[in-house]
Amino acid sequence: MRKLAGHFKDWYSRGTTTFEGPDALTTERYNSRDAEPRWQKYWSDNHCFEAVEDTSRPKYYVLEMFPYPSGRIHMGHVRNYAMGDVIARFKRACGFNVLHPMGWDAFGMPAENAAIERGVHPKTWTYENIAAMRGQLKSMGLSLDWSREIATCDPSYYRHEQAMFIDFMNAGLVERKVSLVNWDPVDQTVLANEQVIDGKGWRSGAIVEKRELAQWFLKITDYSEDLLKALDRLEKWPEKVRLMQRNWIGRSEGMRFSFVLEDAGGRELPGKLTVYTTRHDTIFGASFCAISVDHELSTEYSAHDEKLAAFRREVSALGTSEETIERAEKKGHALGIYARHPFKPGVKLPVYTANFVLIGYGEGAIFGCPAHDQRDIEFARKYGLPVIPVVAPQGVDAAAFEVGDEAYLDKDGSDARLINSDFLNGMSVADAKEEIATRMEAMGIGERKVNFRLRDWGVSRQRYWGCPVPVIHCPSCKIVTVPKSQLPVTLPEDVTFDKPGNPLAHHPTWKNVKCPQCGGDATRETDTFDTFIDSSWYYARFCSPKADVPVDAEAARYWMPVDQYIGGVEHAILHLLYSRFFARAMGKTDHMHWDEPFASLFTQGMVVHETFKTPSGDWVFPADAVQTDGQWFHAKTNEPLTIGGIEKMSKSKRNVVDPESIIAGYGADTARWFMLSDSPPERDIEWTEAGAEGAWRFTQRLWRIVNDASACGRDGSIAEFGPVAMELRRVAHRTLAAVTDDLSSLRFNRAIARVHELSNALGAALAAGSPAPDLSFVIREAADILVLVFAPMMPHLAEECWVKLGHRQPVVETPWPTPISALITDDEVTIAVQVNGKRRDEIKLPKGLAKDQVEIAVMKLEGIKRALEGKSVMKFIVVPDRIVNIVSGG
RNA sequence: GCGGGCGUGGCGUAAUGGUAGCCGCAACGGACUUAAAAUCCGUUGGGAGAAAUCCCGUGAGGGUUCGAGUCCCUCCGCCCGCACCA
Repeated sequence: MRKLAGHFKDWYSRGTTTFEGPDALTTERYNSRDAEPRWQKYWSDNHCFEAVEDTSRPKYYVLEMFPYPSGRIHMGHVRNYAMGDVIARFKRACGFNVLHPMGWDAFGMPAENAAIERGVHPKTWTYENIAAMRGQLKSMGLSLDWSREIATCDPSYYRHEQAMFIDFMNAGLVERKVSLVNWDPVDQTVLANEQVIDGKGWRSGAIVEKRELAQWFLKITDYSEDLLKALDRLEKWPEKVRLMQRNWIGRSEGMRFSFVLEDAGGRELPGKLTVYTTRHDTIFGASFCAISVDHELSTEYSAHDEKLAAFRREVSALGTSEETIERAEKKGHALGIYARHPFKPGVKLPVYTANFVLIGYGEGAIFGCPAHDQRDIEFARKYGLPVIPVVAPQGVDAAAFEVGDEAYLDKDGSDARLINSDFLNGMSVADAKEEIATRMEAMGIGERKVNFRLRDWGVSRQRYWGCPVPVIHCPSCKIVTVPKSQLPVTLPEDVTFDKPGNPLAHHPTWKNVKCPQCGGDATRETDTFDTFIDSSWYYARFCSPKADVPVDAEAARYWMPVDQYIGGVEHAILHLLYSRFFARAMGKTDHMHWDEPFASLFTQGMVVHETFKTPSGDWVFPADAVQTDGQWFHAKTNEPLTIGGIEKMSKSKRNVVDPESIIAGYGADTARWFMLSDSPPERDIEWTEAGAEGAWRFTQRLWRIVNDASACGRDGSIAEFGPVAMELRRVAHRTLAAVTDDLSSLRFNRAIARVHELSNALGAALAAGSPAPDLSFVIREAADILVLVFAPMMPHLAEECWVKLGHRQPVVETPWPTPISALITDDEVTIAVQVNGKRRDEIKLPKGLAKDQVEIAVMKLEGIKRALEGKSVMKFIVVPDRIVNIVSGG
């Protein structure tokens, strides 16, 4: 029987045994439980990682996305922080003045959920979690500057957020407007999208309603163009993230224009219907108009149309999530009014309220051209509306061209031409757009308009555990900001969660205040900020975490921008976009002058794990899964288990592995090593017990190799190295060069493969026994290199090894070595020789040999002669020092 | 639905458009041991062959190229984001 987690107890009981071989060479096992706390204390006592501004040295700011204090760290954190730590330690060794801070994204809903479910105060819950997680992170041996630790729920942090919000208000970056929220009518509370499940509130089960609420917005759309354009400059960001942000901002060039409306009898109605489109070229294919259920016309008509009102209720029960809205079947309800086609006299388009038209985009109204839009055609087929193709590939017969259930979308650069479109016939899409725009502008019914998909950032949350909005509502003075001298507006602590809704809204002494302007009775704003605000500037606060302004200018000038930012792809859009905006807003209000906070971004993959299920479908913790004869069983109930998919570690699927027990058992170095090995960092990594054990065995192997090497002499007077010694030297220096390169480009998995290679070469040299003085010297040199190159990944083991090798300074104070260039270059290269693209032989040649010389040598090869037998050489391709390809025929 | 990504041996993976499979895991064989563990050495994509060697092979199909895992198109599968989760 093999038990998954927990069996490292075995090794620990073995951990103190010594090996007493006949040759009296005794090596104690490396004991991480002893070494790791010891070195952590050393680093801490000597303030090794506390950053101090020093303009005489180049700085390097490495930051991992700070964690939400959920209570325990998970493997995703281990992976994230291990990566950041490798970079921090590597850059440090390379001579940079490194800033590597840590903090807590400490406001948010889970704290309130804990309060509701278990009666713990959110503050107590949060700070206890922080304490627990701080301890766990410290046990990882991260080179963090803990003296700069911040928590966003601390008034010393959020007071600056409040001050900046007031400055943003004064700078015109804040707006108060009405927007839609998910309302739970039973719990009397606003729900997050994730709390709406199948249109129902997660706790109450009540049908969710959409409700209009006055909310605070930050005007991120003021920067739409700039946020888009500046993406081009972010060359060290992954292209996919830049693309996602581009699409999110969604700049489009189109037209806004108005239809004249008429009733069923053909009588013109007052008011016009304004739509936005990017496909004005398809106007002759229009067969209906559709407006959002939240459009003012929908509201107006539903007053005396009960069916329409019912339809709107149905749609609003879907909630506010764009995903659910767009996934829903396309449905609509005819208003009974019509839009007059601007170019087709007498043609009228029925106006529908439709569930797929979004109020937040464009005008909340569209014209539908089913032939060339997938959503429109689904709608048209459902309601029997005409489908008129108006764009077709060039040369296609207009009369015969038909569109089925799939819209015809002309691709960029296609040669599509307009058909069935009167004066547009024969034009390209671009020309047709131009023509329509010109005509509509001349007719005075519309204008060209650049539109963005990006919406303003709604920052109001009707919740307790967040930063209070520093505003007071006064019946006479209206909205008054809290004077800066009275900041911070702190959260009251005497709150309970037994009543539905926001505790701030029914806290009389906190809520009721005097107006700072007129002194009359007034009330505090009871909304708190979106926690994305907290995380939109924490990177800047780390520069001067104790300053009495949000950001100390001098410190920011030195440390900003973040040179390397690391976190999950799930933040590719919102957090990163909000941070980019916030930096600009802070620039406008003179708090910081650095528009792009993250010079280089790396998005790491998730940690995934096998899942286990019982016959009744319950998820089982991997720790409870036991394998006997290839079949898995539950350790306690003995039920047979089936292996589910390999999925992101999550509590609900119970496929979590607790880092604390892994670190306690195998040690932090092993956990770090495994998280960095095998998978490339941007890809998902699967946690496997076998892999962790492999990593653990490798730490022991390194320890053994270093111990054996430390017994070798280090005679510095070697005049000449023999071939065996030279070969090991080459391997060592090549490894050093390769690891330097791999770490610089964050390819940790490759660096680890190279460390394995060097340890294999060293192991082989040591296994041969009694090395001659030249080899002995090289073994010591190679061992030093080995330790220094794995040090960023396994810092505790490295320190321990370094002492063993007789060094007096710790690794942490030892500079990164430089490879000897003569040892990493070769004067001979092995070249593959292909015939018609297939490898037939290979040849060793001096580097840089001329093409005709290569040809002569290659034609003598047996394999080539054989392959070319009876054939003529048509072409001879030589890629210098890489490959030869002979094209033959006949 | 829209947007983005990924897909290579039994498994995790490596490979500036240039010898597909470095390195690791697992498995198997061997050494050491009374034995086991640990450790060390070796083998390991599929097929044919005594061997030399040959054929096939990077999710499927097509294309560009002297040459494609890599670039382009279509399809399939899986994953991430979608504005109040963080």
